Amino acid sequence: MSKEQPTPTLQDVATAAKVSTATVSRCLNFPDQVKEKTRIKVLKAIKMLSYSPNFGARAMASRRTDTIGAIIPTMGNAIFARGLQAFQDELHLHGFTMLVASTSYREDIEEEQIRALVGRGADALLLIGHARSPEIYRFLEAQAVPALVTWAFDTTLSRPSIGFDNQKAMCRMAKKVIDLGHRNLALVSAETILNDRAKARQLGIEDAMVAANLCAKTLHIVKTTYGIEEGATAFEQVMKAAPQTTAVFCGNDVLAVGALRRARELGFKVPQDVSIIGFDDIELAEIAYPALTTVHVPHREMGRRAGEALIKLLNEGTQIEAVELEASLVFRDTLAPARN
Amino acid sequence: MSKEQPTPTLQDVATAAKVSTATVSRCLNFPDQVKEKTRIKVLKAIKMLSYSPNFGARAMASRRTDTIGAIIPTMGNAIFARGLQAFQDELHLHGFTMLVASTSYREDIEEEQIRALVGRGADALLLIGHARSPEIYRFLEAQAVPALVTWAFDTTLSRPSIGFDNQKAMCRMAKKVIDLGHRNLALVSAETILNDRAKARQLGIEDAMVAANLCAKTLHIVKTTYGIEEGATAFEQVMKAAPQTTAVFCGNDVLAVGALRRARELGFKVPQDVSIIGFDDIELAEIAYPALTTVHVPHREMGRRAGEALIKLLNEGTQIEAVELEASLVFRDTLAPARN
DNA sequence: TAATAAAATGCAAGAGCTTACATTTCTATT
DNA sequence: AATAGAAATGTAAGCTCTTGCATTTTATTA
Repeated sequence: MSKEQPTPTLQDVATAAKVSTATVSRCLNFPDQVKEKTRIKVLKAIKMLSYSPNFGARAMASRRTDTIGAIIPTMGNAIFARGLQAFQDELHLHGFTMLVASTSYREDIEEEQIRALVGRGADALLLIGHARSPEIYRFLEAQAVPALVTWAFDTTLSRPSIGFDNQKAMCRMAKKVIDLGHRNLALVSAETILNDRAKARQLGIEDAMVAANLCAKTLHIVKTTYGIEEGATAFEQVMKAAPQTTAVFCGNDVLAVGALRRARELGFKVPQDVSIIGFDDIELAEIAYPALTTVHVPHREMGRRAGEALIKLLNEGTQIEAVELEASLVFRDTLAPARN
Repeated sequence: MSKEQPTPTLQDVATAAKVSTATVSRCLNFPDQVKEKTRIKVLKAIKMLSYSPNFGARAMASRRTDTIGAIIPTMGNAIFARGLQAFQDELHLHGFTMLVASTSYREDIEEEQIRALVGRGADALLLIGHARSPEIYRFLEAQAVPALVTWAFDTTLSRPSIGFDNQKAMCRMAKKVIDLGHRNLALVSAETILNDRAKARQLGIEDAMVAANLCAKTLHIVKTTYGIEEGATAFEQVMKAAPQTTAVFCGNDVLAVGALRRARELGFKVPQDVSIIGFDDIELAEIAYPALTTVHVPHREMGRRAGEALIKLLNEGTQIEAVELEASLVFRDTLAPARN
């Protein structure tokens, strides 16, 4: 409309309020260091101009952002939603902001996102799982950005994690399944190369098999990407290739729900003909029909603790210590004794 | 470990590569303006130092960020996930980055988030629905940050939107429901004061009732917040207060799924005893049992178009023009003729 | 009321990058 | 081999804030 109006700056506010930029700055950051009369004057000028501080400039000058980045594989389903929400809540409580980015389970995108968030000034990062190239860890170190791994727990690694032991949890579930007489097991899993959680879950099943004197090699594995439709397709493949299967483990609930649906469509009775087991215990698991037997992940607790630890590190320099949380088994309606 | 190592800067890279900072900068932003030999040298230095540009500084110097902010009510469920993913994909295609923030459906938080994203240098904003205080729109104008409204469509407002007409869509659905003989209708809705989509959906039902010579006042409305459990509770309230109800509309699929579950728990047969209708058509709707009849929202198309429009505006100055997309009706298994 | 301490404010130097403009180094032409 | 023009690089100003230190104002006390 009229002439190009540049967005207002601190200087503009200072001029309007007839004070120095320093005072305006203090007004924003340390309100009680400035006299009430001045403060009111300044605040009025700010409102009048619709001024908003430039985050980049502030970050540069003060060398901290009170921002923590979270990089998750996907926002497309609810797998990480609850945990992230809890993380975010915890940060918000302490005046920190969360920045999220998702990777579509791709390593190259994850690297890109890590760089982006660090470049944006994230004071720390929340990462899912341990598996990533050493180069990235080196980068994080060079940038002096602390990173906390969650959704996994592994003391054999030096990097601290706050999460649960995927392998152990899945092993416990698999033992139960085997106890119910299942001998022909299958697993619908995500690609395990870059996904240590998926890998651990697979190992968990194999551990249980070995413990029960079953040959781990007989676990029929189908790899796919996470998605309901993908789960459905994979289930069909399993039953075609290994029709004697009586229990199908799924890498997560999303896959399991897909498998469940396809099972029904193909005329299998669940759990009478075939049992289906999920992982994560997201809302979907309870909504599914029949309700899904799955491994419950302590989403909220995990998110909260992760936030807490990172904030303590940033504010007080307290080193993060690893915390192992318990994943529990939730038996609903998709698991039953093997048909003989 | 050793002495405090400051994070590497452009200057450090320049020194290491024995060139000026300008050359390094160009190397990063306009690679073909610099000779190959130099470029290799610089790239090597960058890698060696694990350098990463400081986004804030870059934004400040170049006065653009190639970042677009998206502010959605919630990340806690899948309602906005698909649309957002499509939006993000479109941005990524053109070298833009998306920043997301969520508001928990609260106006004060939304304002905070808008300010935060603008402060972070978002070149433009994606907003859900029209309803927000004029002050915010004034702020956006003062900051010269264009904003596009989606998830709604309303030509009576000057602000352009790319979305669908919630009222019209719900009205079409309600007409079908009434055609099936339903006369005692109920609606489980979110608070409509700050949620123009929820409001529009309610009006849509009322329009249909009026068109069928029913008194709009007889629509039994229960307000709640979005959530499965909340939907369940609300359903129970509806049936307690208005037991003659034969069709329950829900403000979205999440509520509907909750209603559905509670209906079953209370011994209602769906759809024989009572029909339940959702809105949005997220994955949950198909997974629910019985599968949910709902209004399908063109999530992906909407997200893609919104991204496209914003990028065109930013890159070429092309004004955004409003686009109305069609929401379609999806008849699955929770709607049947009214029991007489 | 003068002197002193404390509180409030101002001044100015960066923080790490981009970019207009100036300068140097090539390439091609005669 | 000299030289115009293009390509590559360098110089330095400026983007918007914060903050240590200097200065001014206000409050307190004798």
